[in-house]
Amino acid sequence: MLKYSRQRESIKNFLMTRYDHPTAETVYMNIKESFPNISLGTVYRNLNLLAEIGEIQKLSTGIGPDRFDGNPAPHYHFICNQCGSVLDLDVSGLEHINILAGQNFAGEIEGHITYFYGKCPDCKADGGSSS
Amino acid sequence: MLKYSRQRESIKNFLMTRYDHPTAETVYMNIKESFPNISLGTVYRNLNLLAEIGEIQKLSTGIGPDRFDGNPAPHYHFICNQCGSVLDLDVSGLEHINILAGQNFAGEIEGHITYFYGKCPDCKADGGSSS
DNA sequence: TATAATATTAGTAATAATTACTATTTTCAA
DNA sequence: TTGAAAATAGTAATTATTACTAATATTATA
Repeated sequence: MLKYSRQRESIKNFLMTRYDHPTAETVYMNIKESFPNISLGTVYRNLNLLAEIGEIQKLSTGIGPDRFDGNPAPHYHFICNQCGSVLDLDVSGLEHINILAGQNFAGEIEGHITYFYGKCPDCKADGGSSS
Repeated sequence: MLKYSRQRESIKNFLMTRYDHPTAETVYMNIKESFPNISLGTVYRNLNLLAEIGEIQKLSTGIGPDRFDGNPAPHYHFICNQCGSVLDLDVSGLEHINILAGQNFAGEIEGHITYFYGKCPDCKADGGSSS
């Protein structure tokens, strides 16, 4: 049985204000301002719990630590090769790709995770002039 | 300058015989039979090096440790939710998805990584009768 | 073929990210 | 209220991976 906790509520609320998909460490540093004694373990436990019950999303990009997205609705993400930022992407027309993937496959495709990568708008504008 | 090493050759050769995308640990255990003194660090260094020069692929699935694929040609992968196996998928018709992703995006999409997930053929056949 | 410059290695230590453990505190239904 | 169950803080442990270093292997060139 799930019981309310102020720490969990605070973590959830914090995530909903952020669109940069922070790491557990970043969440921890920020929640600390309201809960100075909160422990990193509590942050991890609640982030994983919230992800399990579908209130947030966990992003395992393969680059650095996991990140967390306060928006539980399915959407795609972009990772900048240059600055490492993770952005939301508005992509449509990919609804069929599970079906395509199942075409030559005897198992059952239930979903997919996709990360797009390249240059984010800021890094593209900078033109790669700085090293 | 890249110099030949017997250990690296052996790692490459081993990976080419496997289609289950083994982890560094698995590679290590197997290469040990030919090179009893090889160290795990050497395995990691060579796997990463081979991936960098494009002779193999590193798969960061977000579930468990990284895996490695001896086939450097671009292709898709499937992760079984039940048994955790990682399989190659033969998918076509996804060549355009970078373009779709770039439609509402001011940055530059250079590529994407997709993992499909669901039930592998074996687990689907088992019908979920066993716990 | 010898040699010397440099890449690679084994072995070990260190780091990063995350999970596990436990005594105490908080939540909440009865 | 109260008491059972869940959550917490603090800490220890684990997992996956990278870093360091003295010794060894490779290879271009003398």
